[in-house]
Amino acid sequence: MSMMGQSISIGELARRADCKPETVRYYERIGLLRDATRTGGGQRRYGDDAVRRLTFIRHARDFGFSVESVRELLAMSDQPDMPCQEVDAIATHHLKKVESRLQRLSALREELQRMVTQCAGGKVESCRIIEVISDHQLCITEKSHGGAHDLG
Amino acid sequence: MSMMGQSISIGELARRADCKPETVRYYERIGLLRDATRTGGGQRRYGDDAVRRLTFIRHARDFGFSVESVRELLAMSDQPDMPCQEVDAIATHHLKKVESRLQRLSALREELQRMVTQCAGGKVESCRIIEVISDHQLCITEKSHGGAHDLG
DNA sequence: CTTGAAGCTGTAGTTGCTACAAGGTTTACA
DNA sequence: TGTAAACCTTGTAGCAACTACAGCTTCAAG
Repeated sequence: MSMMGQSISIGELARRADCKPETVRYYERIGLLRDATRTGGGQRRYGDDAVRRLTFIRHARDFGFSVESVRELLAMSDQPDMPCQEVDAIATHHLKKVESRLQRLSALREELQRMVTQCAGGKVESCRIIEVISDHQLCITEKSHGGAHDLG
Repeated sequence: MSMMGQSISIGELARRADCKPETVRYYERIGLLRDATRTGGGQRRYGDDAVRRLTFIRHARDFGFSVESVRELLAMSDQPDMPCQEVDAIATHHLKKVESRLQRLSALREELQRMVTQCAGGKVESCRIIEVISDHQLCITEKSHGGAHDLG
C-alpha cells in the first residue's frame, strides 16, 4: 500500500516505466491496464501498483513476449497460488522461437557477409550483391532465409 | 526478349516467384512493379522480364531488405553502368543491422534460458520467470533486450 | 490570474502484406 | 455453343504494437 494513493499522472507513470503516455492509454484500451481513476477534470491518476504492473508489461515486451503472452503472464502473476507450469510453458515456447530466429538470422548474416566481401566494387553490372539477389542458386542456404523482419 | 511476349497471368507469375497474386498487385500499387499490360477484359498479363523482376524483389525481401531498400536496389540494378558503391552501402548497412539484432537476440536467449532452467516448477508466487520479468535487476544484461519483435 | 506544460478523445499512419466481398473474364470440356 | 470451374478484377479492412497528430481542456506554478 502506498502512502499517497492515486497521485501519479500518466506522464509520470510513463516516465517511471520508460514508455510514453500514448502507450499507457493504448494498454488501457486493450485491457492490459485497468481503467485509471480520474480527477474531476477527467485526467488519469495512478498509484504505485500501476507502476509495478506497467513495469512488468514493459519488461515482458522487452523480452519479446507478445501482448497476448503478456496478458497471460499478467493473469498468472495475479494468481500467486497457482502452479507455474503455464508460465514455464510460455517462456519455453518463447525461448524456442528465439532460438529458431537466431539460427535463421545467423545463416542470413553468413550470406550477407559473403555478398559484401565478394563485391569487388566495380560496376553494378558485375556486382556480386546484385547477382546473388538476382539468382538464388548463388546462395549457400538453399531454402529461404526466413525473411528477417524489421531490419532496415 | 521472350518469344511469347505478354502471356503470363498474375497467378502464374505469382507461382513462379513463389508468392501470391495479392502480393503482386500490392507491389504494383506501391510502384515496385510497373503497371502490367491488360487483356481486353482487363486482366493483367506479364512477360519474362516481370518474372525476373519479381523474383529479385522476393529474394531481396527474403534477405530481409525493406521495401524501400528493395526499391533502391532495383533502381540501381536498372543502371548497370553505374558504380556499385551504393549497392554495397545498402548491403553493408543491412549486414550491420542483422549483426546487432543477432547480438541482442543471443543475449535474450541467455536470459530466457536462465529464467527457464531456474524455474523450479512450484507456485507462481515463487516462479523465477515471473520474478525476472518483474524485476529487471535480476537480469544479467543491464540494458534493454531490444524488444525482439514478432516472436510469439 | 495567467501562462505554459501536460492531458483528453478520436482518428489515421506505420510495415508488408493478407483476406475478404461482390462481381467480371477465361478456359476447358461436352 | 453452352456452361461451369477456375481464375481474375477493384476496393476495403485487418494484422501487431504502437506512434502521431489535431483540436480542445485541465492543471500547476508563479
